[in-house]
Amino acid sequence: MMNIERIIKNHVAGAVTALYGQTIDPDQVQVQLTRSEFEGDQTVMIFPLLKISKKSPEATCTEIGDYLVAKVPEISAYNVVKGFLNLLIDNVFWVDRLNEALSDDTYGFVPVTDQSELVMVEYSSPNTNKPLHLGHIRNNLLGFSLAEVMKANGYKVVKTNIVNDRGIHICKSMVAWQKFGNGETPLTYGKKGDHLVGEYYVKFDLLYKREIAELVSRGRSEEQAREEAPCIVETREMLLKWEANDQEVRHLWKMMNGWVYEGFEATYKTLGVDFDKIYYESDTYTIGRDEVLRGVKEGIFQQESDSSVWANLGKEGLDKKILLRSDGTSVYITQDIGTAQLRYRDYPIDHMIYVVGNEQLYHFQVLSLLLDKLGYKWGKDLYHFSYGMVELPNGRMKSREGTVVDADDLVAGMIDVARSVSMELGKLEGYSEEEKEHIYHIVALGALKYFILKVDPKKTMTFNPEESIDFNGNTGPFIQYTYARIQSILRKAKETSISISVKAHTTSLNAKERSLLKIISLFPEVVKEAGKAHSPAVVANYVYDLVKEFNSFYHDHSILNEPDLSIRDFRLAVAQTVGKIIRNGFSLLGIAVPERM
RNA sequence: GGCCCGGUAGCUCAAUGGAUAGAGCAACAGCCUUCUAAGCUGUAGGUUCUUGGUUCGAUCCCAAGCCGGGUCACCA
Repeated sequence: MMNIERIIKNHVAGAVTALYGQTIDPDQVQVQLTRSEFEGDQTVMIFPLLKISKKSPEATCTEIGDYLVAKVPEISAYNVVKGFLNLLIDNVFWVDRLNEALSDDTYGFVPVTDQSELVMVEYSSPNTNKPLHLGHIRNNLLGFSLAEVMKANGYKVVKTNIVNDRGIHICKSMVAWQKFGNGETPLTYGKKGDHLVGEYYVKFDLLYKREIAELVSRGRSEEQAREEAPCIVETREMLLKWEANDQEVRHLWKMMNGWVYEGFEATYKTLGVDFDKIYYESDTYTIGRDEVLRGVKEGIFQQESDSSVWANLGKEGLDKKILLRSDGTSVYITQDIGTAQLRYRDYPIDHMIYVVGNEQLYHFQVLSLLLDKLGYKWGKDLYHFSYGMVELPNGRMKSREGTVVDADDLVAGMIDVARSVSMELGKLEGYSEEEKEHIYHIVALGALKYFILKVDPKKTMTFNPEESIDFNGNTGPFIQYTYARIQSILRKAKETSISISVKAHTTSLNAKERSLLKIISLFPEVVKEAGKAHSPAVVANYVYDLVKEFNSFYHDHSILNEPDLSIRDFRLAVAQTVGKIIRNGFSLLGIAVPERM
């Protein structure tokens, strides 16, 4: 079914031709929703057409309005305010849209077919030296949601994670564990493995600082001290051994990374995110190194006398960029080259999306150029979905200063809040403890996810740990609550054997019903817009608007107690459809909806 | 310093170049013998950082400036 905006655009273009003898592109016609303080549903901007009509705004509006009402069955009336032509759309049109939504369980989603293009979404991509924090949560939620949004737009999606499991930072934790660990394991430590390893990373940093301070006090410069501190020397040696496949180092590395993976797995599970394919930097970095060396051979990159390898991007307006260190080990971008190559070998990728913070804009600009220079046609087309940082009220989170908000702690705290709020309200009587805990989990994660996803991904956002995330107002639980109430009504309808009709009928609509139907009809466009803009926030804000309107309607009008049975059934159909859109919309955000709460 | 991003109510956030810039939180005032009050209704709260420009019309586009953040590593 063609959407109403399209219909209006086409007919206004027709009107212009018929009335003023000039053809215009229908897309030039500006149409928008009528603001609620005016009467009407859709508004046509007449101002831009005045040059063609050569008449006053009012006269032009009237002429076009008359034409539209006469020619277009969906348009039942119009009114004019200055240069705004407000059109009234016939109730039948809105009820038709409702019926489309009612009869389609995947309402708003474009089906994926064999011909669909394949999008690979890389997200999460953690380092294995410390547990996940709030910044990673934003990444994971955005990545998962973006993947769902792309699916709903008819793309095949492969979700991947590139685990940065090797490198100097991992060796730091390993060195510290050897020094101070006394054989401690997650079992003896009694906490998750990622937290254990993270603590040794912190211990390393403290040791490093001590050693630097000592060297400086003995007359070394800050820079020399940084280079010569015994622990960093040891760490560099360990990295070399690692690359040389030293058995002892590899064994330690495997063991500690194993602890971290177990920890990550648990965090991913509570967050409800997953991956179709996981790549490990330890598998891809050599491919990257080989590619860089090929680049040297082909004269794309330059090798210095100390045997470090560089790309000169001066011509592209960027700096020189190191690709291999003088000791031959690879740097961050080297593994990205290798990973990219491996991925395109594994999948017929049409679009590659990297979900990575905006602090790495430069990195991806460089990566794109390097891949292009290496001769990959997809190098230029990679898309860096760059999202903003999560900040605390007094600035950025800094792991070294202990101001990070730990992911596991945050989620556990949210679940506690959900539990206490729910117990206070006491609405879950008759549920088993297990069922209750399940709902607390759904609500807590709904609050957290919605809080993060409703914000425009591009923007830096602020999180205040002092004020825990709200459960009232513009929040996930607010929307989940509306869903639960709708399900309650539908259950009651079923119990009293009221059948929910497959097709809704009604001729007269009250104001709130009309606005609800209008919002319902928007959902497919919203999904498209979210895909085009790569923005889950578009979906979140839409669902909020829908729910707010529904609650207002729910408050003013009874559904099951409505005496007129055809109106009652119509309202049931509306409620059911709103519930479906909440569920579908929230599924795009990775948020579950509870039957009761 | 170069490049990139942002600046909207006390706070957190909305607003395809359109009409009187909207929500939530916080504050204040109301609404539960009626489908779940995690709800609904109202009051108050704004020089959309500043100054110019383009336009019938600018929070949005352009230019300059101010403020804040990011980035420019043989870290990842």
